[in-house]
Amino acid sequence: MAETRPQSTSRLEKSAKRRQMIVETAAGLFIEKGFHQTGMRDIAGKAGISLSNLYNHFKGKNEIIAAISELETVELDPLLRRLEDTSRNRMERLLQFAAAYFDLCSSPAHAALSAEIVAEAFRNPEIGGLFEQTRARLVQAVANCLPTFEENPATSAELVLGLIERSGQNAVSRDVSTRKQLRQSMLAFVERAVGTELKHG
Amino acid sequence: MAETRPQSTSRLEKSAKRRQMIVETAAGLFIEKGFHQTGMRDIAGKAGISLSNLYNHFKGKNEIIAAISELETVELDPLLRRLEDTSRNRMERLLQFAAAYFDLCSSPAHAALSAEIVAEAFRNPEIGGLFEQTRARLVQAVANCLPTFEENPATSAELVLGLIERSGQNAVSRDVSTRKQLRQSMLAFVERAVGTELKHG
DNA sequence: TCACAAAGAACGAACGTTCGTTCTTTAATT
DNA sequence: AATTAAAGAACGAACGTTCGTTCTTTGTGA
Repeated sequence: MAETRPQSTSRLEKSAKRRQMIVETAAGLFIEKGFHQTGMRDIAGKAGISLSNLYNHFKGKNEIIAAISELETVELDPLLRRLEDTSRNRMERLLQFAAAYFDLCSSPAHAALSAEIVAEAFRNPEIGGLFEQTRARLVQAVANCLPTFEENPATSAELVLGLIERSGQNAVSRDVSTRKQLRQSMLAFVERAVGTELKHG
Repeated sequence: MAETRPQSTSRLEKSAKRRQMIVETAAGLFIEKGFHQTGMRDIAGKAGISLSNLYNHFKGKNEIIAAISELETVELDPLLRRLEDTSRNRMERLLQFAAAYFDLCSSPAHAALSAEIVAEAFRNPEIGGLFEQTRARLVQAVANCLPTFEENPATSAELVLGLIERSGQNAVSRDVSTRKQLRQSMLAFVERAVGTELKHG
């Protein structure tokens, strides 16, 4: 009891936790109000720290936005791992990924943040570039699940990915049953389009 | 010569022209910088009028954004007319529309503005509502081109529309040949997915 | 002691909006 | 046809607020 123990909360550790808490708080605000409608004061206030202290943790607003971009990468990582797991059938992997990715894309938080990022990436190359890596990996992984004789696997992969993402977005504001239906239709759509490709070979 | 002529430039007419000029100017800026990065001073300055006079033509920034949303509707109208023209084959209509709509969506201006609007619509119901009408008409028109025995024509129509839009977006920053290829793949994708549906009946 | 998290105060700049006023055009009255 | 009231378009200036950022100071744990 009397022992001094920095064990669970060393200085650096605490700071890292704090930093993460700030990022998550900021993400919530960005989802709710958008990048440019959210001020540094809003973030500091909701995070329960002073405005100036916020600048002790982040050089500026852009750094916070960049940190949030990384959150997306983390969120996507487990899905990617399963998609890249070659121990299973390709079509099975693809459809299972499509379902999971659809669910992710149809969550309001993810959808709102994605919309914000897409709009931002159009003008801010720094933000756009942050996503190109993850995006490229995603396209590659999907392409690997397509028939090997496919002419332009990357192009087809982008189509499939876009379809999943877009239908997910579309499902955001729907009730549960409609969302399920949309999801099912999307899966069938993908299966038909890709499956037909198979028969062409 | 001596005639009094309000003919070519009546008061109202002139005002309407001016208003339209402002909207187009604002659209250019919004495309370039985004809604919230564009100030009323920017718009007034580029339109060549005073800041305060801008408020004689529009109640505020939101009204300008709303006016721009209507621009999109106007832009889409000719495509919709051809899609709804029942004198031609359904599949033919659908694919021709898909090609034209893809081209529209892959124009940088349209893509940037769409991204901005989507992000905005997530938080501003007023903006989102403005598009639901046009969107509904679009979905309906596409659904009418799908096989009559289709279970959920509206759902499928949304998938098709989303695919076109998303692949168009994807094509924005590509070179001409890649864009062509993407377009062709998209058309094939749609044809397969919808065509296969036909065979199910 | 010494580095650093935390805080309040303040910075210039930009924001959307409103002000009072002038000029010009349309409408109504004589 | 001439005169006058009403209305709209245009302006520069300023409103109060918020923006992102920096400065200076005060604890506080290593």
